[in-house]
Amino acid sequence: MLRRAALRVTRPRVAVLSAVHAHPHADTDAIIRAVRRELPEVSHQAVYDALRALTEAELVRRIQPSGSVARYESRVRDNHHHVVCRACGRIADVDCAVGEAPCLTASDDHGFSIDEAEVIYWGRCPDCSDTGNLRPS
Amino acid sequence: MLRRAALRVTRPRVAVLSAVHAHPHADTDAIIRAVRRELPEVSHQAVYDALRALTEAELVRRIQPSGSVARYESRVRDNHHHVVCRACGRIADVDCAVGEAPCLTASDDHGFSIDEAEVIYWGRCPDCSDTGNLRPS
DNA sequence: ACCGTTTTCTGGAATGAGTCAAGAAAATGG
DNA sequence: CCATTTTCTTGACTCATTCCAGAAAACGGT
Repeated sequence: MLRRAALRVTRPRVAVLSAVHAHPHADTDAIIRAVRRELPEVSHQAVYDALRALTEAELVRRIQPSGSVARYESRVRDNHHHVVCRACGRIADVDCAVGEAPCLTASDDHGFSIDEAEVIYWGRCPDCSDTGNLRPS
Repeated sequence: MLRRAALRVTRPRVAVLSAVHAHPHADTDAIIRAVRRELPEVSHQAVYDALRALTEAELVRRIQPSGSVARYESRVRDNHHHVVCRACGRIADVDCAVGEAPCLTASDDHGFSIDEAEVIYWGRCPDCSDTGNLRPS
């Protein structure tokens, strides 16, 4: 994967890439901890650098719902969206509702050339609905 | 407005509310500077507190595109979305493309009870398209 | 208008995700 | 295996936002 993206293959990058595959929607700190289970000596900077390189190469996708730190996932180039729980922050994937790349149509684009439409659905996850957990809001 | 929302009416809150009305999509720092033009002595904490109170009362709306600090706007409860320029960060409003509250339908909601669909269109604004400005990405 | 209660504001310190920078280490191409 | 280029380590640093304690201001009732 890395080679195909013209990225040098290093231990930290391999470990970061598989950590993202293993833990979808994990934040940077969780990824650092996961990576260190295999490579105890990696610096946090190496992980930040790897995540940036992988994101720019579009091998991983970075998402950051309001009020959250950056999170990463391996599903990429497939135009999917996310549901986020207002109470516990849990994130789940949602396939685009209307087909191919439909949301890419704004009513008035103000002259912008748009290349992506990102959708975040906000609500409560089943657990927080059931338990009446109201935290954050 | 404040009274109708059951909020105490204080000078800082009034100033913050009108600053948000005067400068749509301004970040907290810009709001602090705008407020201090009228009330030079307000603490930044007062502005943060006011913005939170106003956001919770739904008198202003907080938005935070990935990689940006928090921004505030006064258009509220009208289900509109945003276009963000990848190069310069400029933000413009976009009315919802499909009518009433249509985007509120996810293909599979994973049992979440969804109350809002937030859409961010990413692209380049007219200026950055013309000048070839490629910064950030 | 005044008082007591409650909320908000001031001032300053603290937190924490993320970035910067310099030199050491590792990866690639020949 | 060597030279070149990129990446990693270490540690300092930035900056938005939050926390805290005491002072000040707003509201409800008399």
